[in-house]
Amino acid sequence: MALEHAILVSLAEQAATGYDLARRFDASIGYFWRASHQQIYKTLARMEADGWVSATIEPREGTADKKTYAITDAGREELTRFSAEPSPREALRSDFAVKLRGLADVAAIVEDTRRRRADHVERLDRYEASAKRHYPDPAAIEEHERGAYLALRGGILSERTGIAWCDEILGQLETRSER
Amino acid sequence: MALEHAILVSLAEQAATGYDLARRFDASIGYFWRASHQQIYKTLARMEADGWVSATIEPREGTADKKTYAITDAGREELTRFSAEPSPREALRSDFAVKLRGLADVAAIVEDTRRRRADHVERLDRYEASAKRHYPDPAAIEEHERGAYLALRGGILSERTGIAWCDEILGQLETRSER
DNA sequence: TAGAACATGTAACCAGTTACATGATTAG
DNA sequence: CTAATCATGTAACTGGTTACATGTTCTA
Repeated sequence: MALEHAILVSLAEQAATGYDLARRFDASIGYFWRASHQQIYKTLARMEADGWVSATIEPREGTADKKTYAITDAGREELTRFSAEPSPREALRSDFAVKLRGLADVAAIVEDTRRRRADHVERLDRYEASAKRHYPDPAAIEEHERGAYLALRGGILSERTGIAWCDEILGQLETRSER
Repeated sequence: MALEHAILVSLAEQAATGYDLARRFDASIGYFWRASHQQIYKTLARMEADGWVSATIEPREGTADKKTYAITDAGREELTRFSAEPSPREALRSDFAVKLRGLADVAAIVEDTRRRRADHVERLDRYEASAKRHYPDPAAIEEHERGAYLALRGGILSERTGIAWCDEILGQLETRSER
């Protein structure tokens, strides 16, 4: 379970509210870990109880207090411990591959594949734009950015592969479904 | 939730016991959907209640009856319905990418990356061996095998990408951690 | 003044994991 | 005789999703 650790990584870079974190999980960190605000709030509460983060409370009238979370020393220790531990192989679960394997409705799969392809292209564009903006010269990457850069590279490689797979599928199925 | 559908795809090919399914989920179908036997038994019970599968019971003395499941017409209908529905984009969750992004312990990540690379290589070998055995001539693939072939191709492409990513990570981190 | 952005949560539910538990049959 | 394989389950827990719920502040 890495949501806690993803939050720690994020807070290690910069303290934040649950709301801020939810937005970060819609962008950079969210490239490789998705999380809803509900889950983030729940997890932050647990992490605070565990002493991994501490909240600075800004009281507000008429509505819930604003809480800005920062990583604690215990949180930093936990992050180090997590880093040293071998990471489990991702469980692969793909509705699409199941569907493809069944191949019950070629026309529907072709349509689905086109949509997926467009989605991969859109993500690839975002990742490449991000890479260009943040790391215009890959040879000049500073040590503190290297992790983020390599993670982004993983995203780029995987979106490209997604596109290639879709193209292969479409190449084999398209003509069949349209004639 | 595609476990039910993965089971339907599998049963559409061949009737099976829960145990058989668990083994299939360790092999072919398991290339893109993992499931434990506990979960398979639980799901089969629900699917039987829903009328998607029917069980032929072989009573056994002293231990639980053996149940062989077959897909029903309702199950086949459900599979068609599922096939026509757009598939949700896979939620990406990677402990490894979170760790990489944090980059708290370079030596540990290098070690982890080497392990992941070896794992990718092993899987790629299995997939390629399977492709060679089942589809020696890609030009001569029959329509009923095309889905399985394309799913396997997805596995091959993604393992290759995994290896390439690991190589890129190792290329950038290895020298740093060893000197 | 309306809608977007900021901000925080609860409750019910569901899928999946881990641990536990049993027993028969077959091959070496 | 022993280990692997065949075969089926229950129970407790955890992580994540969906639906619901509220209120403020800023900007066009």
